Amino acid sequence: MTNEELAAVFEHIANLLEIKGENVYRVLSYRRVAESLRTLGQDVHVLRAQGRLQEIPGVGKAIAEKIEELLDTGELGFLKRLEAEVPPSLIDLLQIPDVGPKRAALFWKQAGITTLEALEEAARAGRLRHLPGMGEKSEARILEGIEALRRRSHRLPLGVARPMALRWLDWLRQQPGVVRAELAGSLRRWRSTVGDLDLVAASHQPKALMDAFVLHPEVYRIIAQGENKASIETRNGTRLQLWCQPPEKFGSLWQYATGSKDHNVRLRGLAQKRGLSLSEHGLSDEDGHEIHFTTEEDLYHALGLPWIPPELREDRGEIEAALNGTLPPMLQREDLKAELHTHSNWSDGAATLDEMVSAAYQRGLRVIAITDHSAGLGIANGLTPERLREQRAEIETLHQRWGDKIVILQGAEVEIRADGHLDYPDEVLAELDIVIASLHVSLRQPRAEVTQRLLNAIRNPQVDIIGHPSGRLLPNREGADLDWEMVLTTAQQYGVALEINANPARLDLDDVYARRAAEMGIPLALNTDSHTPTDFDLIEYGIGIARRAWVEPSQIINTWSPERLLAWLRARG
DNA sequence: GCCGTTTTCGGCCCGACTGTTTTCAGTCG
Repeated sequence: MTNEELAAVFEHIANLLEIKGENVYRVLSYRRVAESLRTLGQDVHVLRAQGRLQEIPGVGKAIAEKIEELLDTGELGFLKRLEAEVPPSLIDLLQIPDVGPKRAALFWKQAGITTLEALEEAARAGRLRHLPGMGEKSEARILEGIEALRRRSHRLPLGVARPMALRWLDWLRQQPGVVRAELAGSLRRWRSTVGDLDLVAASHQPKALMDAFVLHPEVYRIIAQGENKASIETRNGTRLQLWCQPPEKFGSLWQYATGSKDHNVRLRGLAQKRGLSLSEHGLSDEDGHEIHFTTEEDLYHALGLPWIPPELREDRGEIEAALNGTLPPMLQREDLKAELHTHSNWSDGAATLDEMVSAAYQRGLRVIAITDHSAGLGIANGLTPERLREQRAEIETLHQRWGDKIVILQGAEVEIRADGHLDYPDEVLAELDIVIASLHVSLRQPRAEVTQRLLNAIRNPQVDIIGHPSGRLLPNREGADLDWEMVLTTAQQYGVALEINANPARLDLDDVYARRAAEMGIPLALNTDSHTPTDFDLIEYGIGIARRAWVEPSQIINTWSPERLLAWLRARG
């Protein structure tokens, strides 16, 4: 079982226990372990073999035993007994907005409803309104919720959500009385996918702003509307939330709405230790005196912490690091001096070599590598070794034109074929300045097979970078089922760089494995995979991932001076 | 079920919004 599969089991247990009405903190402890497993970045089998399961945050004796049983047998007696008590299909009901564990239990115990279909039928027949605590409005809301569930797609990729949110932000900033408006939530934390769009505003006229918000022409329906908070669904099925407070509370509000939930829970714990209570309004003492914060900095300082960058706010050790003064330095766009993964119209890019070089130069880069596709990837108009040599001739003329303004490297993104061989023979690779090896095809091979393909590439001394290692495409195509432990330890051994691909459809490595790779001292490359000049600006998304992964600038080869980078490439052969 | 700068037992975050209620429960973030 993978970490992800184990996490799903514990999440499932948490849901069932919650419907059963178990102690909420017991439920939370299973949720916490699920989250820990998802973000571990290290194969749980390895920790188990070393007897270190209880080092995982939130794992104690009882859950360690359950993990062992699952790893050994693939099953869990405890879960089987639980599923005999609580019908597992009830968990589907929890996806409906306004249906939580209490109502799921109510529908099951008082109306014999155990599936989404049965619930919908009962709601249509008007049979829910008579249940305790229910009424016509609740019944209608649930029916609406079921329809919204069908309408609403999966989580949005950040690359879709962010531009959409920026347009709303522009609109907000034009509203009368608005002093300030910003992105919040997972958008601001640069999570690679987001569930809804969170926006915050400071306004002298909150009521008027809320009214204007819900009347916006893109609003399909209003989910909730109050004085300080409103939530709507747009015509394209996206949910937006807007929080509003007067300017003197903006710092607390922005911090609160940025989250993550787990991070905020920890902060409230810190406040509690000081005899204070923290909310979106600020800090209050036992007598109810409130301290307001106009900036996030002031709020963190009041809790004895330095300001914590949003990308780190996931309760993955940032609170401890902040307390110890060991928060990592955050990568800035200015740190990046090289773009090492670009395509031109020699393969599937849209621009000429010169246009791509120019785009890099305009953005202050000092090195660009042209890495068109190899011949095997038919759809991408890949280059044969002959065309590769013709391209080299053209790049030579670019060297003349650009002189020492920018270093232009010729490279290739060479396909790792389904049979595990690279698309070019080693002698062709040896002629190139830089080689990226990537998986695009046969990603669904069994773990051993697909992992072996990647290992072959990592061990090839001509290969400098493994491009978008998992091959995932957001939001729907999962990456290859890799044995990450093997991939990472082999990359470490051979000193090959792993790419953080900044294209918002990829963001691959993800933050979890990028963090693990950085901890292991594996060099990382941060590239846009640009196919057009404007793609260079997608680097912001990759910077978000690098920050979320606690990667320090010096660990990224694109931050190195041209001399150091070229020396590293030469040393690799 | 976990966890310990006060604890091996007794804690474990906080408020907005909605609907069904006459003071609160459920859900959500």
